[in-house]
Amino acid sequence: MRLLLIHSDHIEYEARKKTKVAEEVAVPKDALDEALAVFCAVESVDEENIEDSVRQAADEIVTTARQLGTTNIMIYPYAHLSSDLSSPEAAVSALKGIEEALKANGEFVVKRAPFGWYKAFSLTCKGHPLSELSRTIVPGEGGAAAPKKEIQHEFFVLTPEGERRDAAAYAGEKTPFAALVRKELGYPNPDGSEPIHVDLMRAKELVDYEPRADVGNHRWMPRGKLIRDLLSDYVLARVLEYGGMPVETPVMYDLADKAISEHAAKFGERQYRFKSGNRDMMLRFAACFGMFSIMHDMHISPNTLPMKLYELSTYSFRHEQKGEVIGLKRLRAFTMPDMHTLCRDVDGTLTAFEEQLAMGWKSGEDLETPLVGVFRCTRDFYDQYELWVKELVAKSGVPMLIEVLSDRVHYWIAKVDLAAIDAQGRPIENPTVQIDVESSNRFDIKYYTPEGTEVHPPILHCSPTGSIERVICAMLENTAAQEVPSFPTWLAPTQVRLVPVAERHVCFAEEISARLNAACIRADVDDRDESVNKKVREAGMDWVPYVVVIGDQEAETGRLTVTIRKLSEKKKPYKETMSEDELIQAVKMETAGKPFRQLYTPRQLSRKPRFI
RNA sequence: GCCGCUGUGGCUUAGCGGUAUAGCGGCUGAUUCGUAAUCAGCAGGUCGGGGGUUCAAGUCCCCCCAGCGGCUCCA
Repeated sequence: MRLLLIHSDHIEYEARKKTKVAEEVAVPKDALDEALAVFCAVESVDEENIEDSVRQAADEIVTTARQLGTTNIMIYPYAHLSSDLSSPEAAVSALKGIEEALKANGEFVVKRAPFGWYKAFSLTCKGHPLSELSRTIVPGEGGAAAPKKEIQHEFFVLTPEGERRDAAAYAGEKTPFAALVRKELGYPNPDGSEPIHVDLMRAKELVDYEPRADVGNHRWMPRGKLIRDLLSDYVLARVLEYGGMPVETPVMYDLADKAISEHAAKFGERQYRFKSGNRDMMLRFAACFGMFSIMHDMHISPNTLPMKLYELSTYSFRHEQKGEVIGLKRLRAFTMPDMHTLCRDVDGTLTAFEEQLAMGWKSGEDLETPLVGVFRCTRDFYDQYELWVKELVAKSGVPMLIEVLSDRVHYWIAKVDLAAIDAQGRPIENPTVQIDVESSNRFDIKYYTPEGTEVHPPILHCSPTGSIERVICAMLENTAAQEVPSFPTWLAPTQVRLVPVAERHVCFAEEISARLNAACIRADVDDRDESVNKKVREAGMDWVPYVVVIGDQEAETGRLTVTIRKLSEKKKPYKETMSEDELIQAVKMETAGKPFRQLYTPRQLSRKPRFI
């Protein structure tokens, strides 16, 4: 919305002729002295949230009027302030909204010139410094948010044994769960230091900030890209085992689509917006839209339910406030594994919820990022399904924080969030499962019962691991607690580093690395003209899980002395002598059942460029 | 977005009114080495960007950008 505010001695208008969009009920002629004239153009962007634009505009006008010490306000529709106007209906509703809001305030005399007429007007401007002001208003930005419905939150803890405990009783403990409870209950976190992963993500040549992009859009270097891809492979494997069907959908959507704009506006989250030609577009904040659109267009038989669609949402875009964006924890562009399950009925939904929560817990184990959980639902849901919730906690085998909301505010009626805890005791929310009771209606996703009744069933949203970036964040944060930090071997960018003692050993080392590579192990050779000491040191700094020095001894006997990082202590490397086959077996055992990809960096370290 | 702190070669950093310090890294040469830094030489900086104060500005002031902490927020 565009506003032009003019402090005038006198303003008067007279409606002369109707346009096609003229307001019928109107005051055809009027005038006001000592008035603030408010010329106003309602824009297409205002239609996303008319109420908010009206609120902001009214606030702005009240502030200005008070500053000027005037109590007379004339609202005057003036389309020429913008080249991107809203629909006439929206404009009239906004103008009336502003008029009512100002009248409701009680301190002003408010008049409004009619919309959609050719009008003659005359205006004098006082000409002092504040007498001419212009304002641009965008819904959802600036000012205090419109008052939300008062929601009561009740927190308590359920134990696997089914006991209900006071949440505050857990807050004092030194466990990861206690950290989650403190955060949810709003306790302050005294440790305000920089998260360790921010340094590590760059120092280990994984990810970096990209100053040429927007805030929170990162660049990935080969080692980080490899870890990302392996984690993506991991989620895909779990989803396929579970019966999910991978799809891929667009990253941008047209806001003129009612379902899209409703969904987007309802959650009021900051979005990336842009124009494509004359279409207002948004970047997706998850893969929901694309999959819902597929479901909408499908012929759905209840016999094929539950139906699970999966997409690795590369990327999901959320225009988070700048001050909230940090490292790998909170981004504006991130990669979210996103599965949607179209269920048949409530029973099917609850069953699938359990299965998917189990996937979330399992990912915590598989990825070595210990998780803690909070289950959230509405009061209605809890009253009806209390036994099921207790069973869910029992199956999880750990105490869970329960949050009961007095009313439904989002599209979900129940959800579970699993979180890792960072080195400062702050939760990193990751896997999630949610029961969505709105989207099948909004996107008209339906099936027919044998009796011919139309059913808009519940849809589960599930991210089995949470965002890939946050998984890496959690792993890096975990290393703070490790005496000898490392990645799980299946994710290590280099799994075996061969360190030739002298140049004459390089060839032998390369033969070994070739055989290891052929056995699907990421092995590289430090063929640089450096001392053994230095090469071993740098292998350590690269967190390489298996380091093998190759010299005359090895060439003669074929036996390898392997330094195993996992079994080493600080300044006390653990070494074991083994054959090449035994080394292969050791790595294979450790990485069994996990995805594999070849090295993303040159096998010869002398050929590897430095990124940082 | 708000409040606060920070911003010096690729990295880590010294300097805090008189046109810039070192180490690592890079390059070149020597060295061919047995489990966490071999030695020497060389190159590399519009001190985050813009404006201002001053004879003189990484150094003081203002604006902007970015990073971090806190707040707010987080489908």
